[in-house]
Amino acid sequence: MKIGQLAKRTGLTAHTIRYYERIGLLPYADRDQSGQRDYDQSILTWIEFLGHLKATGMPIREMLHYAALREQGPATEAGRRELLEQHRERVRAQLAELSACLLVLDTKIAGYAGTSKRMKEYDAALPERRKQPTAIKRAGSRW
Amino acid sequence: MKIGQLAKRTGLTAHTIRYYERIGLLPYADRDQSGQRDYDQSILTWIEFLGHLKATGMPIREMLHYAALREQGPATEAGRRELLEQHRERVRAQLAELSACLLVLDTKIAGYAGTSKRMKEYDAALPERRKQPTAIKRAGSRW
DNA sequence: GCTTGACTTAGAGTGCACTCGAACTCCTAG
DNA sequence: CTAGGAGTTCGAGTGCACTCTAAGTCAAGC
Repeated sequence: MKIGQLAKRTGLTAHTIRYYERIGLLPYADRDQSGQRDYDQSILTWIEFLGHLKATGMPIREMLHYAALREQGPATEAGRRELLEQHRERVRAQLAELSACLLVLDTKIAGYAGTSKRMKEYDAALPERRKQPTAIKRAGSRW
Repeated sequence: MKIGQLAKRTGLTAHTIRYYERIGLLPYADRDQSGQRDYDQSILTWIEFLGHLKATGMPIREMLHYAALREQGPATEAGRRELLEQHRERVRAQLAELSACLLVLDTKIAGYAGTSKRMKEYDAALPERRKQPTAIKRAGSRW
């Protein structure tokens, strides 16, 4: 698999894949006779896992740490487990904070419900008005 | 309340508070006779709410949008509600993704459990060894 | 009266994670 | 045989959200 193909399958750009290799997040890829990277399927699993770490807010330097342990083989398994366990705690904390913030948002939105209700009543009082008065709003949403 | 006091109470730095005012995220603060910002309690609620938006990943430019609507008074309530509703959807999506990633982490960590078990057995085979071999780990945790 | 420390401004610098540009090589299809 | 498209390297540029510096003002305590 060439880099463009891999990019398509992972959602990363070819630029990003090269960048990840450069910094050591991806192993140095085998090149074909003309020097182009040739990937096998196994890289997909690793990239997917990196995606999970990224999605949960792990900074690249910590992923590098994990990647480095991984390259050193089975002797580092305990270290890797510990790294992931620590990260898991952070993810749990994040989940808790996010849930709390979601409640705050719900409350805040409920506080605007009066406005919504008043507007609905106002709309209802007008004859034949389409719902979704929001259809036009996106244009100029950048200030 | 002076800026230093506010910084202490919000966990932001004075630098950040001035930066937020500069970009319009905080309203222009009243100054005392010597030109120093003097805040009243009400700013705390706003900063706390901004903190929730930030914690849930809202970019500053969107907070600015919300702040701008807010400054324009009650006429913008429907717009604000909608902005928050859209953001709430993103937060829900984030929560879902985070939960999924947590499962992946759990699975991965469980996969290392064998290592843990082997190490425990090894430890158990040694006479009188303290648990928590991790106590020293923090030193040098930065590579 | 002088030091200390908190404040003021404008603007420059930082760290992160990409993202892109330039100049090049190589393979394939017409 | 040549045009196009995908790849290569190296290094510079971008966007975000701060974070800090420099040079100065001001009020309180010794």
